[in-house]
Amino acid sequence: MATLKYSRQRASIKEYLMQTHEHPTADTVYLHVKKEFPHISLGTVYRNLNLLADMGEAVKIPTPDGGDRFDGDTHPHYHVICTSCGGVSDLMMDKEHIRSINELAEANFDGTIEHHNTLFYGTCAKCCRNPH
Amino acid sequence: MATLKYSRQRASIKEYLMQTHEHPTADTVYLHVKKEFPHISLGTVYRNLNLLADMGEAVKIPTPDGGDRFDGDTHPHYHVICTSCGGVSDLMMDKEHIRSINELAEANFDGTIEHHNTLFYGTCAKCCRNPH
DNA sequence: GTCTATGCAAAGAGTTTGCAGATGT
DNA sequence: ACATCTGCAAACTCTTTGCATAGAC
Repeated sequence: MATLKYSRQRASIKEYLMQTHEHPTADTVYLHVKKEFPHISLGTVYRNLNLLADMGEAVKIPTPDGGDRFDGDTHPHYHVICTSCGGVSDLMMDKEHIRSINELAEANFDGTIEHHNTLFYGTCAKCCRNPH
Repeated sequence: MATLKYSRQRASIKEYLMQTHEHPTADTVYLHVKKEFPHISLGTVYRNLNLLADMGEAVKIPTPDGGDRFDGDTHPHYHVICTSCGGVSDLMMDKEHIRSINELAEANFDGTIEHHNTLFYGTCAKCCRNPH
């Protein structure tokens, strides 16, 4: 097994992910980290985002349109795509509620359910207040 | 507004989608319809799959890994990806249960929830019976 | 006849990968 | 020293698009 070695680039990517709530795409991460490492390459960003996701230190959010997004918050929670502004918001839910959805599904399925991945669509708080 | 015109290719694609339960990828649809129309192009398949999805006569299922899948069953239901064989199974649920998930989400969200898209992961009936 | 759909091939977006050299342990 | 990581560029996958022609109405 390959041993993981420290790298400034990965540390910077992880720090940005943990600090922001923007749910950035790989390209957004690239543009941000580029400020600190002007010569960093997009390939390195992808490699590290996938590494972090595999290690469970970040979450990859697959979205139907365009690129996946990444989240440094690994606490299980949902995401809402605003149909008005396109932004991604967090939706926190109790463990029990999340589990109850799996149980509801398993009751309707001939097989077993382990987990699920949901993307909600709606209107975020900001767009509710300022409808355009 | 452009008027929709009949085409044998689209009819064949739709018929295949309605008849199969395989949740095929665009490429699988292409390979199948190719038997009837050897000169059909992948571009035509994509154009028609998107047309059918836009008209509500088929459903596009975005999956995290690789290509999207298509379903001729437009009745609202969920899908389960088998973590053992990778296949996609249907998971039918009552309208009320589907709505209750939206309500549960909205109770935990500062904004409004319109709908959601869930992909469940688990073990399908076949793989439960024949663990390898 | 007119407008849409097709086939083809090229382009596009997003992501991965091979390699030589830099960096961490 | 040795293995891993980086930057760069090329390759790859999936999907869309421009254009001339074929087909529907």
